[in-house]
Amino acid sequence: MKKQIKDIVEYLVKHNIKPSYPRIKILEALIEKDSHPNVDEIYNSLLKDAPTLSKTTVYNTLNVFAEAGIVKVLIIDGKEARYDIDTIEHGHFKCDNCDNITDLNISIDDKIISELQGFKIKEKRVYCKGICNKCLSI
Amino acid sequence: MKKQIKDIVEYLVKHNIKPSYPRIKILEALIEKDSHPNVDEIYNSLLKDAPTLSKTTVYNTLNVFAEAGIVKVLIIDGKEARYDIDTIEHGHFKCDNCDNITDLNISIDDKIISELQGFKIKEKRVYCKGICNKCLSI
DNA sequence: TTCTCTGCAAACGCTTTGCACGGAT
DNA sequence: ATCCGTGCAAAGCGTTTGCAGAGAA
Repeated sequence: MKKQIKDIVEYLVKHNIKPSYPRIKILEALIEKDSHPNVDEIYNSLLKDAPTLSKTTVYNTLNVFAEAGIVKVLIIDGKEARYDIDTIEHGHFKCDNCDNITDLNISIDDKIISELQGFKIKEKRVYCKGICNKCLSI
Repeated sequence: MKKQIKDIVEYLVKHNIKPSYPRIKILEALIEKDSHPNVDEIYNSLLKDAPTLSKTTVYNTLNVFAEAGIVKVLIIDGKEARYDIDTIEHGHFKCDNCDNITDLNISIDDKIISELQGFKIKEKRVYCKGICNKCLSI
């Protein structure tokens, strides 16, 4: 899933986000990891390339990305936010043991629409929790 | 949904929870409110009946209830936990404006099972966010 | 210059933990 | 006498905010 810096810059500009170095690196990190990382993982993975990077900037940047709609914030345990660059509607499975998050190809049935008549739905979320196959086989 | 104290005590005992006064009152509050209250709402609603009640006890008690499986903890925004006495699988809609949570009669399709072969599923959650009909009509 | 981004330090808010008192068994 | 529930105070932890300095336009 390696992308050219050029593409990343273009992508940011397209979404009205100024392509600063931290923003490019953070987006790059999100694209390279498909593990739905948390702030700490992103921060730590970038320290070698950007030693002066602060965690505040990671937070700020992820909030900018979320507002621009280019990342989704996953709240599963309430302990910490996880970030997903895949903004197409899908579900997640979080393993209680290894904390990994797996994508699920699932979306909420439109039958709920009938229950939510007169409501404005902005977001639909589905997730499961349990133990993943890798952890079970250990 | 008014219940006799007797029933509440019985219910607690059945789940191996000693029916202390705070526990009875907190469970009673959860049954009477169908609003999926947070800790503060529960705490404040009980202060008149239990002036010495501490928020710590509310937290402790709700954790005891959650472990016993008689309440479900809803984490939707990550800001705060909300509590649901209805432990039958169903979904939720949270209004971004009034923070009310509405029940949805929905459950995750079993087709996900095929995606999660070899996984142990402990929990399935579905929720939507947006603006509820009451807030839209104002 | 002016505006925005960065990042340190401090604040914030929800929740948990340490600990001592008191009641129940 | 022992065990457990309660509740105050303090700590914990992820996240946000205030603010000043740096950098882009």
